[in-house]
Amino acid sequence: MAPRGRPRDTQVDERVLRIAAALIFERGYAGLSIDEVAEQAGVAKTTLYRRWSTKDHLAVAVVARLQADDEITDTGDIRADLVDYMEKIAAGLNRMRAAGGREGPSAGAVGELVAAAARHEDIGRLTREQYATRNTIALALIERARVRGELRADLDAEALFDQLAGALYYRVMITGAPIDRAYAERLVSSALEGSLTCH
Amino acid sequence: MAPRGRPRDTQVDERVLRIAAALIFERGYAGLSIDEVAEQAGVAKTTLYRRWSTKDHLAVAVVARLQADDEITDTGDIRADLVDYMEKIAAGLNRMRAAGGREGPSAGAVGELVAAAARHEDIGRLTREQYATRNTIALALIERARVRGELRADLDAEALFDQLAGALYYRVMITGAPIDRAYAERLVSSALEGSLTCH
DNA sequence: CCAATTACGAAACTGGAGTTGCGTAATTGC
DNA sequence: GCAATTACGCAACTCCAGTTTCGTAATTGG
Repeated sequence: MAPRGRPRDTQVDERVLRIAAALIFERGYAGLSIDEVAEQAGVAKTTLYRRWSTKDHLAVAVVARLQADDEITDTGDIRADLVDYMEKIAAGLNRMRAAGGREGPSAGAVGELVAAAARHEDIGRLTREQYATRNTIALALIERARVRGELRADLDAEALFDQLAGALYYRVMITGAPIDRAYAERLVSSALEGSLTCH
Repeated sequence: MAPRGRPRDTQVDERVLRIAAALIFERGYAGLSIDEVAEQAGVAKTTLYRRWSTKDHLAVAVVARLQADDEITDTGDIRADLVDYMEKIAAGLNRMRAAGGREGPSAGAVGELVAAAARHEDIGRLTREQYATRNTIALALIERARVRGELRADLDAEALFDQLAGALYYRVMITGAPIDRAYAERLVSSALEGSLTCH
């Protein structure tokens, strides 16, 4: 069952990812040099490129490990559950943002990841799939709340989730503002309660 | 009042931006080569770098000209006005997205711009200022609707706008889904009407 | 043991961003 | 006219991502 030729040295992957992560956090995305990673890891550059076809692919692999597998909690209180979920997404974003290298308001590595997804078909597909999974879970949460009568029957769940998640990304990438629990609560309140005076 | 030394050739700016725009739309951000732009424009590379300190700066200058100055209309119907405004933002995003070079779902040049803002302090500051201006205008629109009683008195205008604008960016950059008038309407409806059943 | 296959290392190479140094051109202030 | 100042072109240069070539090592199947 083992593949035909010489097997890959599995220790390389772990070592490289650790070194690359250290470089990204220390000097930012631009400060990540393939040559330097290869040298510090004690492997040839070709060995790196066999595993990650571009610097973008390597960086994405590094950052992907930062994302905790956001477990979603369904307590029956949709407001609390959504705030919780938003906070988890925000934590992931803030972690990636810290990998920017630059201080001050800046998207950090988040922007580079979006650019990487735009540059490489496969990275784009991969991240879209991850987000689709997340979407599905969140939409199910919303749907359950709708079914049990907590939310409007004619709810547009997709729009609701886009609003919530989108606002987080918008803040991190465009306005550069920090996101914390207080903001997550404001966001969920605004989205749930709406803006019209028809109450 | 004229500056001291030899004046810059003002024709260069226009010519370079036109050529760079053509290259970006034809081959995408990665296909934009400084050497090629310089050659086609008939100027030296140093002349380019005197005006735009990096390729990112040049590209941002190119794309900045794509953005129409979104004039905001205040008809007194906040729902219609917001849909209108969202559609204008969406049009700008779709235009930039077209500058990606790649076909299929992809952020196109939008992702590169976000990355550029993250990479260069000055670009980040500049774009944040532009967005701040836009924010101010939109917040004023919302505020007027609130004052005349169309919107809730205890409205969180900032959160509302983040939700709307954020969802657009989220769709373009992350999910890669297209945005049209129908989506803008869904978005505004969802945000205005809220999701709770307490109506 | 042997052929096929895949991984690895080393080194040279290509291409593009950005820099540097230098000679020359255009302008202002005097 | 003359000095100071800024723009321009040209060419060589550095740096880094990514590629190519080639010799060698480890593994499977027979």
